Parts: sequence; structure tokens; C-alpha cells
Amino acid sequence: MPIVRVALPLPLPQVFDYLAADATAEDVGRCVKVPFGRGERNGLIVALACDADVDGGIDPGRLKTVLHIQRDVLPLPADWLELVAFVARYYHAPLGEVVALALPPGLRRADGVSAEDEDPLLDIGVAGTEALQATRRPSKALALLQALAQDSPPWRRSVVREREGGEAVGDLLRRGWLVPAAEDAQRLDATGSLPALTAEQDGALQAMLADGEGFRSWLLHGVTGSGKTEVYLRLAAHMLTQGRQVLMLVPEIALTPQLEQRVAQRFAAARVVSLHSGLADGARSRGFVQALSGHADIVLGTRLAVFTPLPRLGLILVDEEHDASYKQQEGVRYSARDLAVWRARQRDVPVVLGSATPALETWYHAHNERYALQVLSQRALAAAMPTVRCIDVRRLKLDEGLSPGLLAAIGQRLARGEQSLVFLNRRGYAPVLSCPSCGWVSRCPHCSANLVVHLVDRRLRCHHCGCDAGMPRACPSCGNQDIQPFGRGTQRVEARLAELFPQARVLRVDRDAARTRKQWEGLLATIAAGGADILVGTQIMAKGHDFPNLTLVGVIGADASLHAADFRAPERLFQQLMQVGGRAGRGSLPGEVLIQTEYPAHPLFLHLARHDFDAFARMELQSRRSAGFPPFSHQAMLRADAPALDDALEFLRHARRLADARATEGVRIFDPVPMRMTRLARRERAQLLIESDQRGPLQAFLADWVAQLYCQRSARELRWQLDVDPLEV
DNA sequence: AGCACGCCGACT
DNA sequence: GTCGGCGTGCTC
Repeated sequence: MPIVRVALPLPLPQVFDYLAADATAEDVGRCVKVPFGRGERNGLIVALACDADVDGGIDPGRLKTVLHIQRDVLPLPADWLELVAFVARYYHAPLGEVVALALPPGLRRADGVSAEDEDPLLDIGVAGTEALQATRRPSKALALLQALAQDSPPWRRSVVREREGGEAVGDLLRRGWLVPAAEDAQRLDATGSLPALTAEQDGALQAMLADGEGFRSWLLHGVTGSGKTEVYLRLAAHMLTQGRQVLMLVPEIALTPQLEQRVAQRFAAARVVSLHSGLADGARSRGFVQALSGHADIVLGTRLAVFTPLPRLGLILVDEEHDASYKQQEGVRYSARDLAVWRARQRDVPVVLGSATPALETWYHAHNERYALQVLSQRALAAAMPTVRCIDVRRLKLDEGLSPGLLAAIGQRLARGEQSLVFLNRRGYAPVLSCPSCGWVSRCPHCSANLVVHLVDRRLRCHHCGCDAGMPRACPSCGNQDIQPFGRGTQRVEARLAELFPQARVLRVDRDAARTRKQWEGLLATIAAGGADILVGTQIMAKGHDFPNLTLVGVIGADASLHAADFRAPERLFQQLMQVGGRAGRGSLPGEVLIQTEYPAHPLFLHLARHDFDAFARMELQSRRSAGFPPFSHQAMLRADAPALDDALEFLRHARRLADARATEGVRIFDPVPMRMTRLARRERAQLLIESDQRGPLQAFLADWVAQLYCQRSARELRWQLDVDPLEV
């Protein structure tokens, strides 16, 4: 009797074997419902097994039998199964958990209503792909497709390219049941009414097109406003005319509503699917199945979209590739950007990583000839780069953190009817409430952090665990009536600017003001309509938007991250400042960036003033090389958390002893230490760093080590997780 | 992760 | 005398 190997969504490193009387190789990649323990579970068939390799020496006759195989949906293809298997292997996560993460929840149920019921075109897509996968027997494929096409509108070219379909497709084309690729291509590629490319854009585009359809990692390094998106869209258009699918990843879809629109409008004849975690189950499953069946032409999505199955995949685009939101920060901690590159190699298609401020790892590879490089150094709309200047605040008297020079510059913009932005990466009114007489400060009861004053709703809020308390009128410790908010956040700066410029419309733009997508779109609309004169914003303002009337960006509070302990802090600060500075002067008006600092001669600011990302990258990489940090080494972090710090540390010490016993050549194991934010949401956290110059030995060591860790029985309140290629150390 | 089984303290 | 604590072990 056939045996199927099933991945189940459990935190267990193994897969489970079941008997399935009617299972065939066609069922690999299908969802199943199986008995498990005394209950039932949904899983995914990842392979067929034969009697000999049932693991654990279980008698094959005593295996349980699958309850149901979901055959109404196309099976996940082999390359998709390879992808999730790679993720499980590389991030050392159980296969079933990776599958659960990669499949839309609605699709995991093996007994539910099938996701494509509502879409007759999809039924054809599903059957058509199946039929054409078996083109060794064109007559069979043809018969099946004829039956389906009988009562349907002409089946679009999108399921397969002419040349792949062989005879069957040729015949269908003659009978008019398939739209010829050339005809469809004309509808898909609207090029001709479009803005002219700059010489640089055109050069980059031509170079990428000339490179062919095979695997290549490109870095498209284009300054803010250089028109990277237009290059993406031209590349996408080309791939669509070739009958290929395009996967486009963006950091956060909610923050880029215009991009979604732009893609949909540009490719009106193509089927564009957007995928992100905010989507309802049904919509996400539908998009996934449309991609799987080959029916979707463009998939636009956040990091989870990297798991979309795409039978006709021709190109992967990763916009703002440096963005930290490509790295999942809980559960299976994958990097969608890195997986995009892996997938492109696997499928032998090009991948384009685009950014004005590439991750230093990416920049390094591009200058090391592992990636190919295209540079856009000029802004597209003949706008100059903004002038960047530091304001030395050492001797200055500041008004709520604002220097006279910055205030004067804002005043000028007001007089000219232009917009200003004050950038301050700190939400709330003030970072802490404190009592000057007894020294009480508003501590979070659950975290090693202070409660932030939110004067708008008179609450104290923890930005880490989200807990929330009313604002006391007097000191809870000594009763002093005169308690003070110390330091400042966006709310306080907003309030002060409104006092200083009573004639101006001041608008705060941070996570609090843009909690929902609707609120965010409302803010964008207000800004675009000229309904605000002065913006006060956090890094949410730095994310790729055009504000044509914005000509001044003032940065306050940048020094805080200048001397931060994390080795990536300078990289992040530079990226953030360059991105937010890039918001200035994107229209016809020239832009200016003023940075308040006590270190006006700091090399980071000097490189920034010259818009010289490359010089900054060289400097930073030099210091990483001498310190042995990535990309000159590879890291993994074992983290543990428990109600008591000692339990977390003790687990890591034990893990370290296990590691030492298996000491592998070239793998460095550090001491367990409490994390910087030790306490988070009532749990104490510690971590243990593993480092190696080579990826190979590190991976080999981790595989062995994690297998041992799974066998450890530890205090029940203890949780641990491994983070491969951690962003924060 | 669930969910069993299994052996020791304060309650109707 | 039982109800219930969570320690330990298994799930094809």
C-alpha cells in the first residue's frame, strides 16, 4: 500500500508517515487530513515513502491511514516543496511550521470548500496547467482542454507560453481557444504612452534585458527619486510579453497604496494579485491559487508573498531591499529578500534588488561581482539632490529641541507656501514621566523600558508590550503634584510648532496618527492636497513617497543613534537619513536637509552631505571587516526567555556546554548574555551568539546542535528559538 | 503544541 | 477519602 510522508504544523522536527490506498505521485504537494494522536490534523504530503524508509523502525503495517486527500486544488509543485524544505533546513525550523507559514490558512484545510470554486476561469487554469504539465501526451492534454474550453471564454495565453505547450497549444491557437501570445502581449505592454526614460534608466533597463532570462542577481542602486519603479515596471512588462509571471516584493503594502494602483493601471490587461497578512483568508487563498494555477500575471506582496507558487515565473523584484521588514522577527525568522535570491537561482530567473540605500551585505556583493550592479545617480524629473547641512547645536539654545536656524528655515518655507518636515524618530509626547523631587520615573511593570507619555489621550504607554495606564496627576511615590514629562517625541514637537507658527497647519505623521490603512491614506491625501504646512513625522515618513511641495527636512534627535551599541546602528541611521532627506525637493522646487547634531564633523554626516552612499559603505565595511562582523562572518543567535532570567541563562549555558562538546572547526561560540531589553512582556530574555567565517561549517554545526536542543527537556516556562542571520545582535 | 498518564497536597 | 497540581512522554 502506498505510504505518504506528511508535514504537520507542529513544533516537531520530523514528518509523519501514513498509509493512503489510492495515493500516487500526483498527490505529492496536496493537503491531507490525517488522524493524529486522538484527534485529526491537516497537513501537506511532501513525499511518497516506501516501506523501507519509514523512519523510527515503525512497522509499516501499523501506520494510520489518511482520512482525506484534497484533490480539488492543484498540488503544490516540486520547486515549491524544495523552497519550503530549504527554509526548514536553513533556518532550522520544523518543515510543518514552514509549510503552515507559507500556505494561506484557508488552503491548509483539506476538507474545506475549494478556493477556486467561484472562478470558472481558474478551473480551466488548474486543469490546463495539469494537462500541459503532461505534454508528453499532447492528445490527452488537448482533449481535456477542449472539453473545458467548450463553454468558456477564450483561454488566455497566461497559462503557458506557446513553445512550452507544443502541439496541443498550437492546435488550440488555431481553433481560437487560446489567445496568441503576441496579441496578448500587446495588451499587456502598454509601453508607448509613457514617460520617457532617462539615459540612466534606459541604460539599466537595456543591460538587464540584454542579460537574458537566466539567473542573475542585480542590485539596482538608484538615488531617491531616480525612478527605480519605472525600471521595475518596464522589466515586468517585458516579462509579461514573454508569457512569464512577475513576483514583486515590497516592505509594507499598506504604506504604498500608490504602487498597487500604479501596477494595476499600468497592466490593466494582466491579472494582478496582491498578497499580504492583512488580507482576509478567502482573498489570500484566492490570490495564492491564481498564482499557483498560472493565472495571475503579477503577484505584488509583502515578505510572505515570497512563498507564492509561480509556474511561469520569469522575474523577481525586491523593492527597498534594505528594509528590515523583509526579515520575519518571530517564529520562523526568514529573510524574504535572501529567499527571493535563492528562488531566482533555483528557477533560473533574474532577481532585481532595488534601493537608494542598499543593505551593506547587498552593496558588498554588488561590488564583489557576486551580484551585477546598475546605478541611477540622477533624479528622473530634472530635480537636483537636496542640499544637506548640519546645524551644530552644541552652543545653541533649543526650543523643544528646535534650533533657531531650523525654525527660521521653516518660517521661510511657510512664507513661500512650501511644506516642511521635522523628522524625529520618537512617538508620543515625551519618552518618560518623572518626579523631580523623589526621582520616580514611569517604568513599565512588564518590560525594562519606560512608559511613554501620550498627552493626546492622557495615557502612559509601553511601546514594547503595549500596556497602557492612565496618567497620574501626582507622583505615585511621594505625592508631589509637580511631575514632569522629560524629553520629547512627535506630539510635543507638534504642539510647540503649532504655538510658534499659529498661522501654519501642523500635521503629525507617525504610527499613532496612521494606525489604519485608511488613516494613512487620509494623511497622504491631506499632504498631497496641500492641506498641511509643517509635518512632524517618524520613520514612517521615510518610506518612498513623493511629496512634491516638500522642500525642507529638519532632522532632530539623530545623535541618539550615532553611538548606539548595535553594529548595524550606523547603517540604519545613514539609510534613514538618506531616505527621509530624499523626500525633500522631488518636484520642481529645490530641497534642503538640515540635521541638528553635536557632532557636525562626524564622517557619517559628511558622507551624507555629499550624497555619497558608496563612500559611507566603504567606510562602514572597512570597520566591519576589522571587527569580523557580517558580511565578513555569518551569525546565528540562540535566544531563550523565561519568567526568571536565571532559567533563560541556565538553558543557554547548557546549550553552550553541548556546543563546546561538539566544537566545530571555524565556529565561534560566545557566552550567554542577557539581551539589551532584558525584560519584555513579563519575560526575561538572554541570548547566545554563534559566528563563523564560512556559512558551511556554521550550518553543519547548527543542524547538529538544534537536533540536540530539541531533545532537551527544559523548564516548562522556558522558550527558545534560533535566529539565523539575525538583524539585531 | 496538545493531550495523555501519573504520582503528591487541601477540600466537599 | 477525592480533585487537581504540572512533570514526563508521545504523537506516523
